[in-house]
Amino acid sequence: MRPTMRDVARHAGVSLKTVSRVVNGEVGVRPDTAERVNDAIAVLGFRRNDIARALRGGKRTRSLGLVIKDVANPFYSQIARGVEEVARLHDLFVISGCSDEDPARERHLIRSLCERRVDGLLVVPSAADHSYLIPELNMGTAAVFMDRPPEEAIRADVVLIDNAGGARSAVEHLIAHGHRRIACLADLPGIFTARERRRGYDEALRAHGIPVDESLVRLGPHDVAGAEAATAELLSLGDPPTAVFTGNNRLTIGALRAIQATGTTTALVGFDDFELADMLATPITVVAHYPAEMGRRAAELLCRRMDGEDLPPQRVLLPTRLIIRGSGESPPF
Amino acid sequence: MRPTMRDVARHAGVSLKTVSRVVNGEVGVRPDTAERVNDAIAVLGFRRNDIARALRGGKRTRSLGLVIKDVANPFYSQIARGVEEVARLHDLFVISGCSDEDPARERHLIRSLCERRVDGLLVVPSAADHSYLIPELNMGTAAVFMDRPPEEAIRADVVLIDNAGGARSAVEHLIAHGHRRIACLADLPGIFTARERRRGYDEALRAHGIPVDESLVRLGPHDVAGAEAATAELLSLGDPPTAVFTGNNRLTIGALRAIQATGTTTALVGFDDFELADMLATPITVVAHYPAEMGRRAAELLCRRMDGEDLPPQRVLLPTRLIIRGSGESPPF
DNA sequence: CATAAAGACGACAACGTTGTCATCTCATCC
DNA sequence: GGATGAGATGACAACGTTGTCGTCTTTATG
Repeated sequence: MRPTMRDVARHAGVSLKTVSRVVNGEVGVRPDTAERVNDAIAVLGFRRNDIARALRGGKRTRSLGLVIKDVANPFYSQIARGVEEVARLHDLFVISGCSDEDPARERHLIRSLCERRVDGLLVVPSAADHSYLIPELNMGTAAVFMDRPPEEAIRADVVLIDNAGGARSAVEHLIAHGHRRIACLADLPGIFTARERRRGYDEALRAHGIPVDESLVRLGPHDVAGAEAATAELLSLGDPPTAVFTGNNRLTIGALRAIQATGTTTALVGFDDFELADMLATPITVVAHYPAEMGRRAAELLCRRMDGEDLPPQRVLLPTRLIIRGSGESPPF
Repeated sequence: MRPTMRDVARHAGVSLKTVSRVVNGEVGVRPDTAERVNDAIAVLGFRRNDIARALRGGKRTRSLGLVIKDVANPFYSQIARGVEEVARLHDLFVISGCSDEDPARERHLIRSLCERRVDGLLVVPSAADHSYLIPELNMGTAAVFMDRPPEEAIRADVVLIDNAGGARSAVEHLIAHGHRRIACLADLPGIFTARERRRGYDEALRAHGIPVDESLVRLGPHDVAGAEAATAELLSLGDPPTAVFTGNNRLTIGALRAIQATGTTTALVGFDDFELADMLATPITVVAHYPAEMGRRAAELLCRRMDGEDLPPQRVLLPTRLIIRGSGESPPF
C-alpha cells in the first residue's frame, strides 16, 4: 500500500541508500539524480516512515508523554498548551492521556508511554506510590512532575505553584482590610495543593497573631454544591466569619453562591483565577497563577534532561499574583 | 541501556522467540520456563519496544493524530477529551498538535503525523486547501473532520454542529418574545460556523416575515472588545435593536458588557454555552452544544474506518439545545 | 597521459520485534 | 518397542530505515 524507499529507489532507478540521502537532504547526490528521486517520491506519494527511522536510529522518538487528570479541565488544558508550545520549538510531538485521578490508569498510561519509547514524561501525579517509575528513570527516560510532588524516593524534577505563599497573600489581604474572623474552605486534605493552601492560611493568621479557629475551617468540600452548603452553614453561625478564603475555583463559586443568597457583604478571596471572574455580579478577587507557564517550565526542564544535562533534581516554585477585583475588599460588618 | 528481548533471553537461558511468547501471553510455554523469563524481565526492567513492534507488525501503530486550533481553548479541549475517551476504549493513544489556525502549521502537523504512521487523523481544519491530504487518504490513512467541513474534493467524514438550526432556534426564541428588531453579531464571514449561524439568523427572520435589516448585522467582530464596541454602536442607533443574537461566546460576553454599560434591558441570546453563564449578573440564555460529543462521534467514526468499514463519506449533524436563563426573555422596550 | 583525490553511489548490516517453519522431547498407543 | 503426534522451543527472515564502508566514476594535477 504505502510505498517505501525501496519502491522509490526502483522507480527512480537508484539504490535505496540514495533515496535515503535525498530524503534526508544529505550531501553527495548529483542534482539530476536528486530530481529523479524527488519525482519518484512525488509520483508515488512516498512518506518517510518515522517508526522505522526511530527504530534504526535507536535513540529518539521525538515525542514526549503527558499525563494529566483531564484535558477538559481548563487548568490541565492550559498546562497542555504550555507543554505543546515548548514541544513545538524542539520539534517534538506530545502524546497525552488523562488519568482521571485513577492511580491504576496513571500507571497504565505511563507504562504504555514508556513502551512507546517516549523521550520524556511529564506527569501530574495522582498515584501515591510511584516506585514503579524508578526503573524507567534509571533506564534513562527523563521525567518531570507538575503541580504535585511525587514521594521522596523519586529523584525527579518538580514544578509547583507557590500554593502556601499564594494563600498567605490572600489571607493577609483580608487581614489588611480589617478582617479577623476569616473562614477557610479547603479541598480534601489528601490533596497536596489543598494542604499547602491550608498551610498558607494558617501561616498568615499566625503571623498576625490571630489564633486559628478550627470551627471556621472546612476541609473536604470538593465541588460547587459542597462549598455552597459549607459556606451557608458558616454564615449561619452565631458569630459568623466576615471573610472567606477558598482553596480553589470550584469552592470559590460555591462560596459566592452562598454569600449572594444571604445578601451579606462577606468578603471573598479565592485561589485560582477563572474566566469571567471579572464579569460576575461581584467581581472576584483571586490568587491567580499560570498553568501554561507551569507546562512550559516543566517541558523546558524535561528537554534539558533529554539533551543529557545532568543537574540535581530541581524544584521550581512558580509565583502567584493577587488580582484585586472587589470581592475581597469589603470591610468586616 | 534499555534491555531488549535478546538480553532477557540470554539472562533466562532461552531463545528470543520464547521471550516474545511470554511477553505476548502466547500459549505453548511451560510454566517453569515462563517463570524464568518473567523473573529475567523483572530483574532487568525490560519493557517491550512498541516502536519495533509496530514496525514488524507492519500495520497499526495504535495511535491517532488530533489537530485542533488550541488546546487551551475550552471548545477544543472538550473535543480532545471526547476523542481521548473513545481512544481509550480502543486502546489507542492520541498524538495532538495545535494549528493556531495557521494553514502552514496545520499542513506540517498532518504531514508529520502521517510520517509517524498514525492510524487515523482527526482534524478541525484551518486551511482552505486540503488537497495535500488526498494522497494520504488514498494511501489508507483514515481521516475525519470536525466542526468545519473540508472542501468538496475531499471525500472524508465530517462531524458538525447544527449551526444554522441552533441560530434559528435562538432567533425564533427572541421573535416569540415579541422582538422584531434583532441585531446579529457574527464573526468573520471567512469562518464556516459564523456563516452558518448567520444563515440561521436570516432563515428565522424570513420564516416569520421579518425583513433582514443589514444595518443590524455586524460581520467581523472577532473578540470581546470588538463585540463590545459593535454592540455599543448598535445600541446608540436612533432606532436601536431590542434584542441581540451573538454568534459565539466571545461575542456574547462583549455584547453583554455593552448592554450592561447602557443599562438597557436589551435581550441577548448567544451561541455557545460557557462556564458561569448562569452565575453572571444577568444569567445568559444560550444555544448550547456539546464539543466532547463531537470528539466522541468523530473518533468513533474514525475507529470504524480504521477497522476497515467502508461506508460512503458521512456528514453527522449534532443537535444544539436552547438553555433559557433570563437574558433572552425580556420583552422589547 | 598517468595518477591521485574527490565525488557519487551502492551493498550490507543493524535497530527490536514477531510470523513461519523446523527441530527436539516426551508421553501415548498398538 | 517403535511409530505417532502433541507440545515446547529455537533459527531465521522480515518490517523500513540509516550508518559504515567499499566500489566506481569523474575531475584535477603533475
